[in-house]
Amino acid sequence: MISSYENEDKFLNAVDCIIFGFDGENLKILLIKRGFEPEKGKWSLMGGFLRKNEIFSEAAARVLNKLTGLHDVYFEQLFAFSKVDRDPVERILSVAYYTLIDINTHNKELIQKNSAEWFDVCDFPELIFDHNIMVERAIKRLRRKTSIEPIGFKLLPRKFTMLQLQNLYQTILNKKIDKRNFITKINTLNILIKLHEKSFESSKKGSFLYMFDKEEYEEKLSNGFIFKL
Amino acid sequence: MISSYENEDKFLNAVDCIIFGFDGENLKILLIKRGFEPEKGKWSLMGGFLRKNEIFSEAAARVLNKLTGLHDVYFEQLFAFSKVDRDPVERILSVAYYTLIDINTHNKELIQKNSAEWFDVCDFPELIFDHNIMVERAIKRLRRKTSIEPIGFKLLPRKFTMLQLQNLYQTILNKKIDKRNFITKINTLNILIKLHEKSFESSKKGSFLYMFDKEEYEEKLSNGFIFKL
DNA sequence: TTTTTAAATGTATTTTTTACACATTGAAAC
DNA sequence: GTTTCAATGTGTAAAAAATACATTTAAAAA
Repeated sequence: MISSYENEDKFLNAVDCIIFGFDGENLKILLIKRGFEPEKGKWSLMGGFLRKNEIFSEAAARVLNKLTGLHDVYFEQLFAFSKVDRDPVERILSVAYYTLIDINTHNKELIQKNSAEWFDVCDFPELIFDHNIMVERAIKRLRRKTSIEPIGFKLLPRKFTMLQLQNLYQTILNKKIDKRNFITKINTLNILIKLHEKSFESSKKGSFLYMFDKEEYEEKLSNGFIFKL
Repeated sequence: MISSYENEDKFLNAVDCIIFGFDGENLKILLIKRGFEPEKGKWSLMGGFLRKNEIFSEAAARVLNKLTGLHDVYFEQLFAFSKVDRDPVERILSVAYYTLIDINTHNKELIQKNSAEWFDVCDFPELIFDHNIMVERAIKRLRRKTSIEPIGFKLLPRKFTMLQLQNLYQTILNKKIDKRNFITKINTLNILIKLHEKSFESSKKGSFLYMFDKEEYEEKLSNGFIFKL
């Protein structure tokens, strides 16, 4: 079959990943030191070209896996960036994805091999191209999204304390939250399982561990439940 | 300068537009009957290929202008669609945009020339490719967006009645709203100008006309105001 | 002048959000 | 073994927001 589109322009297409992590205190992003031209040696997001038989989300997953070794990670399409001269060498259209990972589970050797490092979202270096804009946009989106969907848990270990959860929300939403009100609110949602286990990492007394109850959440969802934090 | 990217695949890139309008009763989308292969004669979204020196939003604006004659219309990027076989002829990556227009202001001749028609979002024909998915996604996004940003006004004439505004929100959010509560809520936001003019289109008594106070809204915004409806 | 039709208006109740402080636990220091 | 310390865990009252609900008003038509 002969294409009816043969006179149209074709473009390079790429994906870039904003990889979020949480160290218990601050929200972090994973950046790489570029090992190739252009802009070799500068900091950038992890990215890669779209391949012939791949959709954008697959490319993003591949790129993320290459850097962290992780599979089945939460990610969401952020925006398609298309400024004509965003890459100085040649025009590249880039679809940005942001992903949330448990900062403790990634493959540290791979990260080193890719000369990647975690940076605080409040204090990270100048990035190449339009990557700073991508990060800003991702932070805004994450902020909105975490308050209407329980995706924050993706940034925590499977078992976490209330304080960790509260710190996470405080960090992402960038505001102080009262401890008692936070716990009350979370408990009315009824989407956590309180374990009979304690974490003694931060106190002698120990604090109870919780898990996100995914099944219960999905059950509620299908009954019209609306997550709101 | 020699490109460092010469071994990478290149792709056709397009934009597709979900064009929303409001006829006072129902939310509408503008669809075209395709005049060319593939899928000639079937209904589809208005779209077009991305050109060499154009960014996606410019392509979307161009495409929209071609169909409606309108300039400076509100639109927002929705999602980049990339399924490998979404177009049966050749692979095309498509960035969908949704746009909000005042249904009364577009150029009706152009629309006819493009064999386009308005359809109710609750009852429109099967579309080509993945366009149905695009429309669904656009409706969801519009629903969320209208409740956190005052973009609904883009669908109304410059001067409108409270009832029109209420109908609009009822339609988009797909729920009944109590008239008194709605008015109270809107008035506490303080972003409307009540005119000394009445519309007599729907009653003998006439109902006051209002305008969206864009400057006031932006002033409020910069002071931390959060629109919420 | 009476009728008709849609517009305009306020209050009480419930729900949600916010503000706020002290007793408990268990290890470590004395 | 008594005291000290640092973090956990817990409840209530006030304020704000959301909801439910019915009558009067204006103007044209009969």
